[in-house]
Amino acid sequence: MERITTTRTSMTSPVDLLQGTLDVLVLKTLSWGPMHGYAVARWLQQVTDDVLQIEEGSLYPALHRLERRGWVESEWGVSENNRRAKYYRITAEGRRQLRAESSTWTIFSQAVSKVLTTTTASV
Amino acid sequence: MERITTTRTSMTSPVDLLQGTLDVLVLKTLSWGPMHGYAVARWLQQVTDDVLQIEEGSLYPALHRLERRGWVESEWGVSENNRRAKYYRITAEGRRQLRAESSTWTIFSQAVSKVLTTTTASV
DNA sequence: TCCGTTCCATAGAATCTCTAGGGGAGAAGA
DNA sequence: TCTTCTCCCCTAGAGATTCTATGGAACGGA
Repeated sequence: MERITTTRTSMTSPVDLLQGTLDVLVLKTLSWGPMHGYAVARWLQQVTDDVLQIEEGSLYPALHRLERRGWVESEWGVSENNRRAKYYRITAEGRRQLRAESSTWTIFSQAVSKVLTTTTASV
Repeated sequence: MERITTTRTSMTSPVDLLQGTLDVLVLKTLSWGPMHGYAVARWLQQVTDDVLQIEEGSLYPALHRLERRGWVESEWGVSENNRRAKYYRITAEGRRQLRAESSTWTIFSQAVSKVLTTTTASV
């Protein structure tokens, strides 16, 4: 299957819109229960029918960032495939953050949608 | 009226989610007709009930970027308040870009919404 | 004359995601 | 056994965007 390649100057793929939303997506994923990074990426990709494809180079720094901020905690363990894996668990503060960011995203995305779907200048 | 201030490490305001969407918002605004920068900012703020507040330090670089890419053209003129103003007009290519980015945003935002509103793990 | 508003612009900081690497270790097939 | 694939982790540096902070010009009203 072919993926959309972006030429930065002429195209925009969903990937470019990810800015600022990765954290809330990861927090939401982890709200289902502890999970290792690789599983988080797969889960997001699957739930969104391949629309969201998180690169490992984005995901792991994001997880470390969330941990630094106290929104997740990690622990080494063994995966379902018998491999060494670091499991992340969302904290209470992380759940508060998730709620806050979720509602922020809703407000924001509705505002953008409103702009993009307006068909008559309402000024 | 009080504005949300962001401490970067603990809060997220709609502003932080703007990444990647400013261009399409500006293009959409200009699709209503030629407008100067200041008016673009006011229009977006008004239509979204103050949810989207575009800083001038973001707006003008964005307009210049769009012009470099051939999506808008500019021309000096005089504003409705009798002031010197640079009017921007969307180009044919800009309208193509607008359509493309609009649909991309729709796909992306629906994917994010799907993740954030899922209440049962569908794996 | 003074001040508020309108309008434009840029430099530098801060952030984020991606690209492009590197690596270890289990599993499965040749 | 050897090779290859998949799983799983990580980081440095590049690239892009938005914000903060500033500065400036000019109109109009008090």
